[in-house]
Amino acid sequence: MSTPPVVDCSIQRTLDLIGDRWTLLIVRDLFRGVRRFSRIQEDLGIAKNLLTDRLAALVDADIVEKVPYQDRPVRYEYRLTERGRDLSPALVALMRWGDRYVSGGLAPTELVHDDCGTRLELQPWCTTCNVPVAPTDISSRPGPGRLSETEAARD
Amino acid sequence: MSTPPVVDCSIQRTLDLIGDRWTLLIVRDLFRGVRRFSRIQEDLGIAKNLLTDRLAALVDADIVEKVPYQDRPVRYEYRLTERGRDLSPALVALMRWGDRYVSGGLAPTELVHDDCGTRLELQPWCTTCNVPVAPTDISSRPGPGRLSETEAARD
DNA sequence: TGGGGTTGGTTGAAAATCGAAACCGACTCC
DNA sequence: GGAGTCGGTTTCGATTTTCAACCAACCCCA
Repeated sequence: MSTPPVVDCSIQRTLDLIGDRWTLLIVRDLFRGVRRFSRIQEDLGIAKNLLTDRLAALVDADIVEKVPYQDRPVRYEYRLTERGRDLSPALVALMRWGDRYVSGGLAPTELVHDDCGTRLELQPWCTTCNVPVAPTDISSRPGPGRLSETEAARD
Repeated sequence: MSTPPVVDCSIQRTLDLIGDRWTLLIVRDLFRGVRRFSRIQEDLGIAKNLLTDRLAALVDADIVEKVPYQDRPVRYEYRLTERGRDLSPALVALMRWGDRYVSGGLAPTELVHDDCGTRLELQPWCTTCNVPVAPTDISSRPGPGRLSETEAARD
């Protein structure tokens, strides 16, 4: 009873759900249209029991839903829910970072806006000033969901 | 010799570096100004040998640098490099997702643009059309860093 | 001089987790 | 009726993580 049951940080809460070595890769595959157990398994090279566990956890967290795609025999595929699709910005951000710093600036895949073909960057973008916001121009303050112990952090 | 040594996806390459259960939490602490070994250790509750390993890996990946903050005895603290600071969009994206879906819409901490105080959202934002881009309005295409086997994926 | 405290670790053993492979049930197609 | 596919479960050895103890270097204080 020494540690509080709920941690007061949305990053940590999120990583508690999806922050292991496989889960985000599974979500990435679902974004790419790889939706079947066996396809994901061979694409990632993940052990089948782990894939079973991770998919069950994702379904449990309502990030993924299991839908039958045929009867006789019943076979299932996995699809992102709205929550799951909303992980898109996080995946895009990780991808852009990797493009820049691990892939040497040469993106294996680039993302574009359907409507106009603009290549998507993903920086925090201030919709008031209409400029990209650098990490050093970001402040944090306690929000409405803060549990207790007011505390502001600043880099 | 059966699997290629390099994988052709910036998301996977990134997660290979920072995609374990602790690393992004360490980076988050560094963003918040928690920079000393013992402070990080007590803040996260991570085992000390693991923290040693993870910090060494981060330094090795040039995401973090170890700088002495005193002599006699020499004591070190850990600071984000530019690469490390550029993980900011990814952390912001994970945090916003957590705010919405794990913290019930009530952010424990909110991020604001220094210059104008606007609360930052983080969606892919098309700088040409000047609109937020929904996951379903994003296409992908092979980029200049693609290794081989042309292949386009679409959700 | 000597004891206690702080920081940034290392070491070793137990516990939890992972990975590889074998197996399985329901159904297909041939 | 034999082989194949799909979506798993079971088993078990290997790896990783956790927990606790220990440690070296230096400080402060008397």
